Amino acid sequence: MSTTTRLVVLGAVHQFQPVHGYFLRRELMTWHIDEWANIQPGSIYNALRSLKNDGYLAENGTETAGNRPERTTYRVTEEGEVELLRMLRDTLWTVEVFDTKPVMVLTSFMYALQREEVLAGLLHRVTEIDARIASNTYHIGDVASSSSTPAYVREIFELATARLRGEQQWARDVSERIRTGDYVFAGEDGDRPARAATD
Amino acid sequence: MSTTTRLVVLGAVHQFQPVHGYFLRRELMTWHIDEWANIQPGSIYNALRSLKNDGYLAENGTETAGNRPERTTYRVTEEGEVELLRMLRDTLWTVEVFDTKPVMVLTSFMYALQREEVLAGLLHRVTEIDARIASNTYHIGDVASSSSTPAYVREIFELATARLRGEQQWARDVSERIRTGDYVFAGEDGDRPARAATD
DNA sequence: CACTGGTTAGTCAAGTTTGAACATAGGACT
DNA sequence: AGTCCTATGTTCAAACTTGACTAACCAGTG
Repeated sequence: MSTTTRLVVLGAVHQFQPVHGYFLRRELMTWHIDEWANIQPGSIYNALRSLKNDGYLAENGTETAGNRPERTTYRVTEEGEVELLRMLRDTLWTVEVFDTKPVMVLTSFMYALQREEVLAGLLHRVTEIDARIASNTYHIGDVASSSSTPAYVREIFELATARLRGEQQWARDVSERIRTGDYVFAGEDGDRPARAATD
Repeated sequence: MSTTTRLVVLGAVHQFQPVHGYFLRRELMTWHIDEWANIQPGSIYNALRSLKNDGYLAENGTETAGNRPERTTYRVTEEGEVELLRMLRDTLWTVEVFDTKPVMVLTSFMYALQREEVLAGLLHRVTEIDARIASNTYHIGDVASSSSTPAYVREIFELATARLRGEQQWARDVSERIRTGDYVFAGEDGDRPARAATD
């Protein structure tokens, strides 16, 4: 399974635990997860089972709400917590030039890391993006001087550059919001992320 | 199979036809396709077979180069040409707020459409992106005033907005390049896209 | 000549994703 | 009361993706 799916499902259980599949399903759909992450409902249940088999999630029992169908709830194991932080940290400190899914994952799950690290990681991204943009200019030069690479391959790099600039601006903006206290990060007192009202 | 994989493989056969799988494999990897499109070599061969079974591609025979292994070459059928243009046109005239794969596909394959349409489509995208950004501000307002949606859902929209702005700038820039004659579009005299020198 | 490592061209089994379908219950409407 | 639609909670078969692996050939080296 893709890293994205595992990270999203593990992160979502971590935030809402103990939690059952259908709640995750609805919540993730409100985040438009199906539009950017190759995740449909079946993928969520498959990920729950796979992560459970790998020891990262554990079943927390079954329960019912009123006369509704019985549901299985999950929680993150200690191994799962370690793996979640590992994946998040890897994502935070790595800039992908062409793939936008990792940074989309950050917008929803970086709060499991500490505020100080996230700020440092975002600052690093701002710098790393500058380096990648500079690197892209050399790729573009190579395409221009190549007699074998189609000229339009330039546009892959041009678009990636334009988008990285947008992402860089977001990183600056969100850093400012985080610095001034927005959101609740690991280790901080504060309410758990609110359950959706329809739970 | 995902629309992206079908479009990429059909588009690549269209550009390089008649062409065998290994050439596509190497060519697409130089375009970093594996980094943003869930396409590894096995997916290319699976797509070739699936598109052939659907009638969009036809085997063009087998050939050998020197003592190398025998290879099967493919070409696009008339149905395939129709489908390719349909998918490309749909992609060109549709702005996705969260998914960046479609516009990445455009950078490599929009040359199968006519120059005039591509310019019109890009202009439309510039406008459509403005609308989506405006729409995103209302989503952000909703998140802020909601007592049930986690506050950080705002960041999904903020990042999408920042990235759309970058894409919008690219659309403007590439439009200018296209308007002044860069690249070769459908119906225009000009060399086929150059084969990679290692063919 | 023999060996080693790289290239060509494609295959393959396991895991993942998709787009419903399924079973049950509740609510609205006639 | 009966019917239809929606909600809950999950499963499922088919198709797709992954990350090698395979077989044959080529080039370089000792």
